[in-house]
Amino acid sequence: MTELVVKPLTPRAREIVAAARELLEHEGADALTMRRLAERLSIRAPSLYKHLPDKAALEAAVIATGLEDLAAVLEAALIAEAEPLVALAAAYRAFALSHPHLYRLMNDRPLPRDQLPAGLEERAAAPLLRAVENQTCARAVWAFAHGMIMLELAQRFPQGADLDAAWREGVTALQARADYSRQQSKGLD
Amino acid sequence: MTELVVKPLTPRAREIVAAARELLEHEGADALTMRRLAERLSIRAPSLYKHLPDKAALEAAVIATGLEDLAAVLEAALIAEAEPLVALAAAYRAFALSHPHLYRLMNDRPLPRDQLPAGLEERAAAPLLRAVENQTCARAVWAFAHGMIMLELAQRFPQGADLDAAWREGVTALQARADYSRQQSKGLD
DNA sequence: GTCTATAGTGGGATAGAC
DNA sequence: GTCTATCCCACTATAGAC
Repeated sequence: MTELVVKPLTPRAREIVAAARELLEHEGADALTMRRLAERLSIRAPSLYKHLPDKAALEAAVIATGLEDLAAVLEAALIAEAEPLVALAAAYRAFALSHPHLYRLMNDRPLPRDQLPAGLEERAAAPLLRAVENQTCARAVWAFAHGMIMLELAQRFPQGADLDAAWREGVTALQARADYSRQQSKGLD
Repeated sequence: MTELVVKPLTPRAREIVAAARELLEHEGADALTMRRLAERLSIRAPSLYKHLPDKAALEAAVIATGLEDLAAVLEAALIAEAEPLVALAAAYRAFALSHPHLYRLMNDRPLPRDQLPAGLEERAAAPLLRAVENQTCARAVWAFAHGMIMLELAQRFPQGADLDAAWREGVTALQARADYSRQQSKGLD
């Protein structure tokens, strides 16, 4: 019954994960192979398996570091801001665009929830929930932000499109809805 | 100067592209290999290269069929609808969820624009532009829809999350903004 | 239009010695 | 903790015969 869901990494494993994240961020997802990673660490690929069970565990550990960083960035954005949603959107966007390959790894497949520290996913989601106080609104805002980022990273917007304007448009629209639904629920108290 | 940008496919090539799309849709992007495709057609992989120059051309042709279908679906959704944006969102979502692997292939990388029929991308975008009459709004709506779909396909929403509600929230919010900006620009006429 | 043969590259992973 | 040796897999693509 009492099951250790997430095994802590050894110090050496943490070094390997850090190198994996660097490799991913600098050279993209295709470059994140056990061979390339070993090369970066100046060891042989098979040695990696003494520290991490397989590639999935490596990716999960990289994702975990990304979620920690994202959570920290969003928490910081929320401190003493007059317009929390605007600040959150800017911080989320900045994080994604500074770490495009990491962002994709974190978000374009199911989270390896059973290999993540307990509560981490919730911690990353919490700032947005605090800002809009409504799960449904929060999901809509997240989807908008995620869509803007993915379309920008995939170069699907036309050359020269004013993406700042599109962000303002979406955030403004959803902010207004969030304010409205906040008022609605106050009326029920 | 007069350059044929897109070479028309031979009938046999079209059969191959149709088979490729079926393979993609039924078994996912990883299954779309020249070998698997040949196997499905009961020929050998090298034979494919007599009909299509390489895998990139095959993918571009599959993407083109997807864009044609999407454009048709969106055009149909716009006919005689009291709430065009609501209808468009529903049609876009239905298309994406009925063809998840195709949708990803179409949207998570840069479009191979030089291998697509002229005007096709614009044709797929036109219905939304007609519905909101404002490029910036249109981009925000597209991003919202794309984000909802990608997060749903990646199973990033919690089990049991009310996604219909999130769609309504986003579409309502952006509809209101679009109406507002339509009024603003009418004032300037 | 299809074939066989094959080149060239790359991937994840294991066994067992040191 | 690292190594060598190795397995087995898969992929795109080309050459040249039929």
